[in-house]
Amino acid sequence: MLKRERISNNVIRRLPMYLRKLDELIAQEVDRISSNELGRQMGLTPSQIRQDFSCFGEFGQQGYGYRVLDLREQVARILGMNEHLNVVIIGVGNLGHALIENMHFSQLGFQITAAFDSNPEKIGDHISGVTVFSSDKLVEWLKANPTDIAVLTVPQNVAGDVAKTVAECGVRGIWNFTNIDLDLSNTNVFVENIHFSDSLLALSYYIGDKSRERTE
Amino acid sequence: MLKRERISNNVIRRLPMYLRKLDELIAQEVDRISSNELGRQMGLTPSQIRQDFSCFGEFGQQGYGYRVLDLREQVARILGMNEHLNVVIIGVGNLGHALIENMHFSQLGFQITAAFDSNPEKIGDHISGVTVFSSDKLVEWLKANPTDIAVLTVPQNVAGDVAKTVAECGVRGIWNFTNIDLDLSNTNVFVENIHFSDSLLALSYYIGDKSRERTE
DNA sequence: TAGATTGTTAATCGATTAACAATC
DNA sequence: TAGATTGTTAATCGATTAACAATC
Repeated sequence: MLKRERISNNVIRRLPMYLRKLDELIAQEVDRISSNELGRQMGLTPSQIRQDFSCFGEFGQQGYGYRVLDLREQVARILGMNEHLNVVIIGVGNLGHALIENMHFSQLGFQITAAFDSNPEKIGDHISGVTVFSSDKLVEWLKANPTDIAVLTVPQNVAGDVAKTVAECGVRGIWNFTNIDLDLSNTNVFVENIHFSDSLLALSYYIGDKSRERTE
Repeated sequence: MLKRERISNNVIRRLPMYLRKLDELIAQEVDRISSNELGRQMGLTPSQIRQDFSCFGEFGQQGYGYRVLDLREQVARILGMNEHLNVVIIGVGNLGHALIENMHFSQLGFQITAAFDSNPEKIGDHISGVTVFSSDKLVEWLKANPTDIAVLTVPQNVAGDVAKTVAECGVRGIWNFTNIDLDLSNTNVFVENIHFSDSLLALSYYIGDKSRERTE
C-alpha cells in the first residue's frame, strides 16, 4: 500500500547499487529475477530488497519475480535519470578534468553544460566537448542558464565562497569534492560530499591492527 | 568500562569527521570542548559523541570536557594515522594524477611509495616526488616492497584483474575508484569504494521532485 | 491447479537518545 | 564545596529480518 512516508537515506543509497546490478543483469540478458536471487548476488536479504522497492511502488509480480528491464527503468526514474539535469563543473584541475573525461554524465542522464576555471590558460579549452569559461563569468552564466548541479572541484580556500555564490544563483545541489564541510544550512541547496580523506581513513582503520583500538 | 565489542561502521565513519572538526578547533586555538558544544557545532547529539568515544576508551574528564589536542591525537591513532602505511597508486590518468598531487597523503600519515601505469610515455615521470613505473613491474615491485594499500585508478575493464593481482601480492586494502564492485570475498583484502556515480545519483534523487517517487 | 514469489505486517535487532550516578 | 560534564546504563527509535496471506 502506497504510504507516503519519508524514505530513509539507507534505502536511497542502495538504489544506485541496484541500478548497477540490474545493468549487469541486462548485459547478461537476464529477463527476470527473484528477490531471493538478487539478494544472493548482492549480499542482501530478500526481505530487504522487497522492502526497499515497496517504498516506491509495486514493481514485481507474485509467483514470478521482477522483470529486470522494468525494474531498472523504475529505479532510474526514481533516481531522476530521466530529468536531464544540468551540471556545471567548477574548477578544471586534474580532478575536474578527470570527471569530465571519465564520468559518463550523459549515460546517467545528466548534461554538462559548461566548465569554469580561473586559470587564463585553460579558458576556451574544450574537454570532451565541454567548454571552459572564465570563473569571472560564472554568476552571469548561471543567471542566464538555470543549472541544477554544481560540481565543486576547486581548491579548498575558495570552496566556501564559490558554494555561497552558486547557492545564490539558484543551483539545487552541490557535488562537493573539497575536504571541507560547506555550511549552506540557511539555503535549500543539497550538498553531497565526496570526502576522499574520510574514505581513506576509514580504509586505514579497517585494515589496521584492531588491538590498537583499546588503550587499557 | 572497556568492553571489547565490535565497533559499528557508523561510528567508524564519524571518526574522520571528528578529526576534521578537531583540526579546525586546533587552528582556532580552542583548548577544551564539551560534548555539548561539539555536538552543537557538528550537528550531533552530545550523547552520540560520548557514546562514540567511549567505544575506544575514556578520553574526557568529568566536569571539564575533552582536551582538543589529546582527543585529536586519540582519534588519529585509532584511525591508524601513526602507522605510516605504504600506498601505491595504480593508474596515473587524470584521477590518479589528481590524487597524487592534491591528497595530502603524508599529512594523513601515509606514504606513497610508487605509482604504476601502462602508458610508456608516463613511465619514469615524477609527480610530486612519486615515480611512475611500468605496470609490468607491479608484481615484482610489490613482492619486494610490502605494501598496505593499493589505490585503483585504472580503467574499468582491467580493474578486476588488477585487484586480483594486488590481493595475491599481499596488499591489505584496496581503495577502489572504479565503478565496479570488486569481488575479493575469498581474500582478507578490505575494499573501500569511491563510487562517483552512486554519489551523483543520490544527489540527483535528493534534489529531485519528490512527487516522482510514487506512481499511483 | 499447484508452486513460486511478491507485498506487507509483525518480530527482532541495532543504533541513537535520554537519564543519571560518578567524579573532576 | 558546588557546578559541570563525563562514562555508562536504560529507554526509545528506526532499520532489518522473518513470517505469511495474497495472488500471479
